[in-house]
Amino acid sequence: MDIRKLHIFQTAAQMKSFTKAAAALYMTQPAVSKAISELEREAGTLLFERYPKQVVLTPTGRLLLDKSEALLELYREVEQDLNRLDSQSALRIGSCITIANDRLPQLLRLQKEKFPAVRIEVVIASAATVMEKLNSNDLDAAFIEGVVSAEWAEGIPFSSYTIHAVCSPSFALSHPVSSLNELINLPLLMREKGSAIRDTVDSFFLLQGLCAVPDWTSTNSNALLQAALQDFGVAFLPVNMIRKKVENHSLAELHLPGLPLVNHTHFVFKKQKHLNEPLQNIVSLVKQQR
Amino acid sequence: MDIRKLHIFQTAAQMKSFTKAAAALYMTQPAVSKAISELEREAGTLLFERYPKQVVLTPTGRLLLDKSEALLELYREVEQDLNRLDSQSALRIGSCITIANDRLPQLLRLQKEKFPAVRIEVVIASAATVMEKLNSNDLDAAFIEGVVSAEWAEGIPFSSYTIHAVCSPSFALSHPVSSLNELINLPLLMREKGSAIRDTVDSFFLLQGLCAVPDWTSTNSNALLQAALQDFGVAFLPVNMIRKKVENHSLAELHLPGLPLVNHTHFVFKKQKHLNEPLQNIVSLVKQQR
DNA sequence: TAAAAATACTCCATAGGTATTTTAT
DNA sequence: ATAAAATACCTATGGAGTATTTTTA
Repeated sequence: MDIRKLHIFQTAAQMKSFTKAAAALYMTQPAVSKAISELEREAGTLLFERYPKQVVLTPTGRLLLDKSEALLELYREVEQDLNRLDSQSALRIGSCITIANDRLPQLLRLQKEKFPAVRIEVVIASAATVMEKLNSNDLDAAFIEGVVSAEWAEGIPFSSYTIHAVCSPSFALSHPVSSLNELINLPLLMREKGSAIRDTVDSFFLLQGLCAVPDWTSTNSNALLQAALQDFGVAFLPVNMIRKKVENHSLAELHLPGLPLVNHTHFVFKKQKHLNEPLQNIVSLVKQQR
Repeated sequence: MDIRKLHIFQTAAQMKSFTKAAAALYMTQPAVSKAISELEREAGTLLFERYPKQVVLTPTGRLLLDKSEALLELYREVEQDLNRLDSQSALRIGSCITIANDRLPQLLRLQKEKFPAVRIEVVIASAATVMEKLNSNDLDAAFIEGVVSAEWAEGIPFSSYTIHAVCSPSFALSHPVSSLNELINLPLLMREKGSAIRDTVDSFFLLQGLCAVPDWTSTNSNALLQAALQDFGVAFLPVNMIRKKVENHSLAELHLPGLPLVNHTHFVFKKQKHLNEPLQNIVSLVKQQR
């Protein structure tokens, strides 16, 4: 049994004639005869009764026709879909929190305009988690901040953002600093180890032979912002979180040599990952928006 | 695209390896590779990403897998059914009213015991209608009373029943008859022309050079029975309708030479009709019950 | 006798095999 | 260096064609 034979069978049933079915299928009558008799051999019973002017389904044939209808319908549907698969597929995109709060929504909106049928599942998590999921093929691609170190990964530079040392104006007045040595001894409000911002800050201090020991550690940047506003110390935060507050003087920025720091974000996927049309579009969006 | 390729594709997706899929399908790795790459050519896009230790579905591949699942499921179901079709098929059996009221229910009960899964659709109608539906293949077989004259039909003798001339006892008293000549001048209650009973009665009279002109004509024998009970005349009715009433003297039977008449019933189907197992069983039931 | 289906045969496409090469870690 | 997929090439099954025979009303 195969789809081909069922299709011939269905046509013959509709036409009530092997000869007419053959014509409808652009094939010859013997080919139809053979296909049907092979089906009958498989079924172990007659499917058509042969009369001189027409063939008529047996009860068994009627049943098989009934069962075949849905199958052939579904088959045609899948066959139709086959050359439109790309534009219907779903993408699974990862993102670190910073980018998800910043550039991601706008970029995905543009993507959705071009591929409205392509569902996009977004997983927002730490860079480490996202990279893990990327490696285990649970994600197709991801937006990551910091360096792309994994050798199996390929990164396309996306955006950059600066990391600023900020505190409340009153804290700045009471704790004036003119060097990194002084800064490092203030109470510091920092992201957790392993986060992109923390790694950047840590390696910056390390280059100066210094080691920062934070008073506060948080996986949530906004919590650090609130702590800074309440005079708890100096926080290292991305520019988009603090720009307005610095402008209206509700936060003070510490200007020291080497500050602010710069972090780069990347669009990352596995090396030799196949980029289908929708994924390629994200790549080009990344390139033109960086 | 065909079922075979989709099945190979599905297996490869499950195994995450062409080599393992080949083993599972008892074929070689190159054959799997070829089937997949042919699908990819048809789809116009990559379905798997090839890594040294495994293959992983692309977004498009995931979509195709999703769409294939239902199709393959249905296919396997139909394939399973293929060699059990006979015992699941439905029979369409016709019957004239007389047999439907008499022997049919018991016979079909026996049939249902042997083939519980074979649905039986029964069409009860006049002999002429039933024969028409048989000829146009709207019925598989039928129970018919009277002679099977159509040359395209094959009849297996089933039962016989007698046709009796009956009237109410009071009518019998007031209209004594001793010959067919006298009978034919009484008010007669008869089935419509074309019905088996009417044909039998008519040809019986014709053989005697007589022609019956009924007062009442009905397609429903029971109506004739009621009329007879109400003194309207002499009805010609099948034995099973009148036996008890004759025994308890609520009806009187007219005993004249040649009466009662005999009608034969047949199980009829088109010549060279294919008899599948369930139909054959009905044939044997008919033969052993006649 | 005429129609439609079945049969006999021939040819070619392709599914699947073996042997080997390529690829990516 | 290794394991897996891709490629090259060969074989054989079977699907479809042409020509012909059989069947049944």
